[in-house]
Amino acid sequence: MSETVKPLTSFFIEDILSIKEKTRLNVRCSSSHKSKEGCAQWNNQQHDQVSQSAELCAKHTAFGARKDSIASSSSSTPDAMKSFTSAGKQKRSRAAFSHLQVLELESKFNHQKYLSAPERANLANTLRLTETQIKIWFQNRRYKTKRKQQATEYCKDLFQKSEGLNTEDDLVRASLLTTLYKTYQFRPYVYDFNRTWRPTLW
DNA sequence: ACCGTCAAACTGCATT
DNA sequence: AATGCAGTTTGACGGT
Repeated sequence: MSETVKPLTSFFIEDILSIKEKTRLNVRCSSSHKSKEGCAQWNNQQHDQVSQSAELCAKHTAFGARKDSIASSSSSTPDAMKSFTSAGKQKRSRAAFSHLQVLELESKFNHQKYLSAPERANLANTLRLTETQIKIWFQNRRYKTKRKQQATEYCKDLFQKSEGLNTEDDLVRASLLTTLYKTYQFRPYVYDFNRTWRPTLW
């Protein structure tokens, strides 16, 4: 998605009052986990972080958003991320980081693109996420930045080339391709000027 | 209900 | 072994 943070409008009264915090902490480790930094780590951190989290939550309730408080997400740790299908098969789940967690991550990322192990541990502790989640987030974030940059450069290049285009059809195609590059997430293939599908080479 | 988009988590391989 | 990157999978969510 874009770098900008969407304004959030919905919220629960419980979030404002932080009433649900205690309940949430109790259900975290109910399911099995595959991460090395799973439930045990969560249990160790939990006690020390309750007061810190409450403070952070209180600081940010002005946002009024349901996702704003740290750890307000129902499944922001891997422990809570495995549910089961009706067949009893383990189903992958996907955590939605809170607005505040993302803000903190983005802020850190703006200062440094890579974290050392202690820095990662510290940030994980602060945001009440696992170190793996922090690591993966930074990995994905770097990749996203790179893709964006490549798309921008490609569009710039296209624009320069389009100055040499003559027909209206060429210009329309160039414009469409530019839009495609801006919006398509993975760009495994592009429909190039020769109208053939081909793998992209970056 | 369906579809498209976003992003967390995963996989596979390379590097240190 | 830990971490990186590149690419893929998949669940949540918003728009229609």
